[in-house]
Amino acid sequence: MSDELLRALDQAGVRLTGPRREIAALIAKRDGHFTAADLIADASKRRLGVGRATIFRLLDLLAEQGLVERVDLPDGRHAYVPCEPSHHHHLVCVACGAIAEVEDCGIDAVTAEASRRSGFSIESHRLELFGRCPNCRAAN
Amino acid sequence: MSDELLRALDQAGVRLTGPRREIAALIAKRDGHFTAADLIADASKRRLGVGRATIFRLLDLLAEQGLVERVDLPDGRHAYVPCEPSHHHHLVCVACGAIAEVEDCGIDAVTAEASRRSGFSIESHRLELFGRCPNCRAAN
DNA sequence: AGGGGTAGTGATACTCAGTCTCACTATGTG
DNA sequence: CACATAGTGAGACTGAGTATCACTACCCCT
Repeated sequence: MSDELLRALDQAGVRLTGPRREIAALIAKRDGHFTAADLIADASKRRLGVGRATIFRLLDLLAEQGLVERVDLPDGRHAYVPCEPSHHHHLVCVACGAIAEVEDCGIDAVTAEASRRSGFSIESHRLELFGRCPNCRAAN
Repeated sequence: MSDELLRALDQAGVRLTGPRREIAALIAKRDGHFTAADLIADASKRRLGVGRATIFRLLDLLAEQGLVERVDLPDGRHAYVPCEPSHHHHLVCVACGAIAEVEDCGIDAVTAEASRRSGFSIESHRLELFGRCPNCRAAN
């Protein structure tokens, strides 16, 4: 639901404007990942008078709050996924675009090992997993 | 050395042209990651008459051969790193841009665990680690 | 409840990475 | 050494994202 996004925005101390409510509703209505272009298309299809810039601005804002995360698809395109604001990683279905979140599954051990071998101190990481969701596996 | 890149290109059955030799030399001369824009700037600085398109084409080609890999920096920019054509991951120094490669360090266990929890079948993954290299740690 | 400072907005122009096209060139095979 | 064809440079094009700026509407304060 978009209520959740709106509540979080309110919490963040920004204004709850009309355009933001509309875009939040569009995001809530999608499941799986979407691109900025998808939202722009949605908005123009429904004749909401919402500008491109506003959509990018809201995505930035949501990303800052951790409510949405940028994901780089295997083909290099950028997409966004709505998500919980805790640290986690995403599983992306390459067939239908569905998203699952996974909490830590032992990645810390991996970073520790990499750090030990290389001498780097590791500050952050990015892990994205691509595969097929249960539905698409069954469908195939 | 650029010889290595050229040899690999030869192996791949493509022509060893003048522009390719020049771009390979530019890549070899850099250490750490670089962007397409960096190479384009290098090329134009030296007045090599090498077109933008040719640089992108060679990068694609090298990426196909696994001699270079696309990395997404934390700020969302795309960069390339020269590397061995085996599966591995990159450590990127956020201070100086140095790159280290790490072979499998237990990531398979992580993907297996994620797969078990989510029901996804996992086909590929992308792991990038960001931190500080030993030199930059010492320098700070 | 209503006024006003200011965050937010839409239009539009712009930038920048990357792609496409096409006439031309140079590679390396036979 | 000729020639088929892979490769090339120039430049037009695309599409994502950013910058600017005058205008709007949110919501805080009283």
